[in-house]
Amino acid sequence: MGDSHSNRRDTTIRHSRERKLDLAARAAWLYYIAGNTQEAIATKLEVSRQAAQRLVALAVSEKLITFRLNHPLSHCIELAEALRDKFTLSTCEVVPDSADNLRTGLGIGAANYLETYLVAKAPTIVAFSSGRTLRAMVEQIPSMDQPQHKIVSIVGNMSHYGRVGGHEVVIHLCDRTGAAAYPVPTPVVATSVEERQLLQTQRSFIAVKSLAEQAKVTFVGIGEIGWNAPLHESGFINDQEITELIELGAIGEIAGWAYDQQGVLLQAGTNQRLAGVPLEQPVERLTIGVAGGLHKAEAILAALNGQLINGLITDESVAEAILQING
Amino acid sequence: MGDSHSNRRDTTIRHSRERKLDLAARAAWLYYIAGNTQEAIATKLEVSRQAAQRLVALAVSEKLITFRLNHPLSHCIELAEALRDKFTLSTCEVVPDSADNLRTGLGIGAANYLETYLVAKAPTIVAFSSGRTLRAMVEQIPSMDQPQHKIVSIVGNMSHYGRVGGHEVVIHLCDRTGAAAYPVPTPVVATSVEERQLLQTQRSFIAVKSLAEQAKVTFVGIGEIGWNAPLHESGFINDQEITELIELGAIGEIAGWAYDQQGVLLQAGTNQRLAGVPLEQPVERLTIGVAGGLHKAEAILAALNGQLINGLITDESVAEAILQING
DNA sequence: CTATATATTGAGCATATATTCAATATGGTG
DNA sequence: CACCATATTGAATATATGCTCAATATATAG
Repeated sequence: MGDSHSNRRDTTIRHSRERKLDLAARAAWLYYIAGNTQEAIATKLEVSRQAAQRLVALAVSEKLITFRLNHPLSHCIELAEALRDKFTLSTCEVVPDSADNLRTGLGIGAANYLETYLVAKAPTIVAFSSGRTLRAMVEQIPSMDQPQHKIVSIVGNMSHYGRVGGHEVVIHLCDRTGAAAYPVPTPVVATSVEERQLLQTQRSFIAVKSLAEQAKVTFVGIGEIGWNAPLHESGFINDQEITELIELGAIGEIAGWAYDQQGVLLQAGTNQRLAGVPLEQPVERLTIGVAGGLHKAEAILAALNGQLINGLITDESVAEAILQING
Repeated sequence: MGDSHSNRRDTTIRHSRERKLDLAARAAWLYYIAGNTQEAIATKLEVSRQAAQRLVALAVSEKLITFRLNHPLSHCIELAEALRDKFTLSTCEVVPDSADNLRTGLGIGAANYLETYLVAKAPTIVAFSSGRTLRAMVEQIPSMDQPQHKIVSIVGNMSHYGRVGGHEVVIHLCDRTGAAAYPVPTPVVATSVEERQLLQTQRSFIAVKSLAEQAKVTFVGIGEIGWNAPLHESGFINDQEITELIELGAIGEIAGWAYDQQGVLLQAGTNQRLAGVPLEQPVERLTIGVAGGLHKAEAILAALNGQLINGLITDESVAEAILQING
């Protein structure tokens, strides 16, 4: 790169890619909207049948074409309303279960909701924790050009060893939207209380924290606590730390902050060394938990009871479980 | 019907249908959004594979699930912009060609546009002429409940013999939307100038005309004039009348009103006996022509030149043809 | 309640779509 | 320009979807 031809070459690549996406969009249009078979599309676009198939698949994976359900799934709506009432949530959405692909469905539901913020013209700050579910959500956001927004992380994205987690959310979302990224430039957990102090007085951290506090909405994942639970598995905390948290009665975590069965944030364990933006309890800003899967039901319920979140996007089975436990 | 059990039976039917649509929506969700195979859906919903297939198909045909293209088809956009500039149109949309199913693509494009009016909360009056293309558009509108709107026809819907045309638009649209229907209670063409006078002083006609004049937007089809052209084929005008129109130099018609190559409304022929709401020339209210297919290109171009329409939804090949002819 | 019309079902089969893989083309690099 | 790495192609094949039809269930009328 950097040689005298790179510009022209880049341009060619861009054009070639654009032509391809254009073709893909056309193929998808013909397939989903005009109802052609892929064979017919192949003829019209003068490509082979396989190529037509690939174009359609590309259009779907690039989200050039999207699917929208125009029908209220009565059961999901009922559950969402029941949850909204019981926990006085600002917003609640329940998506149908999908055994496998646990996160895809949730991701789409959450992405739809998130999109309403991202399409706005007015500059908007949106904050995120991290995790696989939020990552799945981001993957469902179509490409757009909205550089006026700011995407802020409320949680560090490095493990003890400086490795960046594989489920980074903020960067990917900014890729898709063209918005400005504000990751938290610290590890998730500091090695000591003192280190945390130090990290939190860094200029850059204070700037991000201040942005996060102005966020119009914050999306957080919810993790259960236990061996091989998300937080542990991704290497953000180690065996000893997870043991300590379990002994302290931790049942779930949001952005790394562990809480007990009542949803009360622990004052001990890794919570003393977490380097991210602190949570409010009870939460005042619009904070939406995105999580599903029955194994997380207890953690989600506790987060609701402890008022760590005031919005929820979850799946049918969790919604049912929570309403059953809670009467 | 009318016996003492009919209410309960109706209710049962309605519930059964709702349950079915709910299932269908769920199946479509699993299929298009969660990416399940129909086999997997069958297992989850506990129906046979074929039943799952039928549910998915039902959801598509009932428009419980819709497809949206998120990518600008550059060629279509260019054409639309060129047309908008050349004829100073308020709105112009160009949809990709689709050899067969000429009207489906157009219908979807037009329906998307129309939907933006229909989803509004504020009571809105929307006017329509008739014809197959507009009918195709209406078929693409998903069911909704928007009783605050008024749907007005600007054209009678009866042939000389009292038969109601098969491409009635207003009634079907009201079915879909729950809006109030205002059809024009006259034949398309009166048998004499005197009869037309009479019809046009009817209270009900005057009321509809007044509504049409307040419409926020009017959608009109565009017909070419000739043997077996739409107007003729549907029996609204007879062999003798079509011959006369051809001799008078008629090249196209909108809502029955014939015009010549320059787009100037004829002062003779059936135009003297048309019983519908008159057109303005040049048009002041937002009036969108919806028509495609190369055989209509000349009629569409004339309508544009004569300023009978100030919006256009057409297909790629017509757009190209018009721009070519017109320089 | 029975007869008849109508709708719904699933098996079997035809068609359409997706994947794999070896061959070939394409772009980037020294 | 020659080289390598990577992407793209189409044939073959595996899988998934859609359709037809005969059997069966369900609704309506008498």
